[in-house]
Amino acid sequence: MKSGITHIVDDDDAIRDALAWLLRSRGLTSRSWPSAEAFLGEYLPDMRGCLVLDIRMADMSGLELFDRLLALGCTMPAIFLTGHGDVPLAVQSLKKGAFDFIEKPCNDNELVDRVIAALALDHAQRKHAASTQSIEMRLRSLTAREREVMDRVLAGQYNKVIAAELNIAMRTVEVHRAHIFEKMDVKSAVELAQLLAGGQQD
Amino acid sequence: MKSGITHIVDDDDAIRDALAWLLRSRGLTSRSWPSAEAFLGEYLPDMRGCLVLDIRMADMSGLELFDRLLALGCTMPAIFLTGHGDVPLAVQSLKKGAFDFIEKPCNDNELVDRVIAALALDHAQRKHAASTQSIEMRLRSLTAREREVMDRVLAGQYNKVIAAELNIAMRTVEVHRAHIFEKMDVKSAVELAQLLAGGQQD
DNA sequence: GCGGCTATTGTGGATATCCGCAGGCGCCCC
DNA sequence: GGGGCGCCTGCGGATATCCACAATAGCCGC
Repeated sequence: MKSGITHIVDDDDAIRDALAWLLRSRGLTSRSWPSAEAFLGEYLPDMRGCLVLDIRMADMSGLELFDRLLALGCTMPAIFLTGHGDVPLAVQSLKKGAFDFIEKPCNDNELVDRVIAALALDHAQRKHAASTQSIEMRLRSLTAREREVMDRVLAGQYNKVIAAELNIAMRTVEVHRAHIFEKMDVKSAVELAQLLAGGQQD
Repeated sequence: MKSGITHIVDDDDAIRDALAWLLRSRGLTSRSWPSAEAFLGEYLPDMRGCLVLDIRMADMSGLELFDRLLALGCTMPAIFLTGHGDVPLAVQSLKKGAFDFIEKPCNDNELVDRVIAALALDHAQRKHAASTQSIEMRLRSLTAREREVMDRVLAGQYNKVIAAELNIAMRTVEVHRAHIFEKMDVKSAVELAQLLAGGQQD
């Protein structure tokens, strides 16, 4: 439930059912689609969990589906299943960011392990993304002027210097500075620097 | 020259020579070893460039060689060459951090391109590592007491609070603080925070 | 037009930081 | 035993930051 859903995309009914059954037997929730198009049609950015994609499908290869999902901003880890060992394809997939690339037939336990690991990765990624987004939200709540001041505060400039650069009174800079700290939910310039350097750039 | 050397490890004389010739014809410097052991015997941590490893070798697989090099702290990007398409091996290699995994016979241009890309990556990695190491150097030059103070400065504590916690006078904290800034080559706590958060943790 | 938001400025005081000047104590090495 | 180094401390002044109180002005939407 909380750990996310395993999204299975495979045009072979038997394999879909077998995978769904396997995952269900291990307490994992899954949902299946018979084609890449079917999945793309119902894909939503707030889906969470992982993907299990067949490489060889009628309408679109699993890799192409993955490409399209990436373009849509999907960050779910993808496990590719392939029937015929194609090394270049495996290499290509992994270099594009696939979580794993497994040859069929594969060991049930191994597959389940990989799915669990993928679900865990998704969970961790989302947790990390959440804090990053929280920071960006706060940054967006700053006014243009506040951002100008913040840049200079982060550059270690004194309020006096900032005031001179922006041609405003020092007092104004102090007010902006206080607003920035309040909005960014930090209590010092040091914390602000750590928040932005540790998370992302502005 | 500056871009580093391509280290070729393959137990097939003909392939080694062919690779060396190919690289040389494109202006790239290479050095060859006939076995994993031979390379390990002469490996030095300050080698720079990239690796081209045959997966299938008599004494040790290219992957195992890569493992050992990783254990030795080697960060050179590795390109694996394989004759027989083994998907699990390719997957394993890439997940361990291989730069690429190419099937033989392969296109000359493609291989050279990958080698050039690997050399570029190594160069970029080293540049980044250099700044990280510079930071660590400076951190190590701090005395134990200075580190204690620095931790608290980074936590945004006032000198007064730091002094109370360490049971020393505020003036002493100020002195330590000044020494820290001097040694870390920054001029404010903000810069210090950015330096450490942007580079690495302490 | 009133209210809300943003940007601006001023006064003045409480706190903090930054630094030079001066000095003491303990440890280790030559 | 002198000299270097790390650690500690005090004094005093120049600067900065933090903040409450108080106010003016433009823009925008209801």
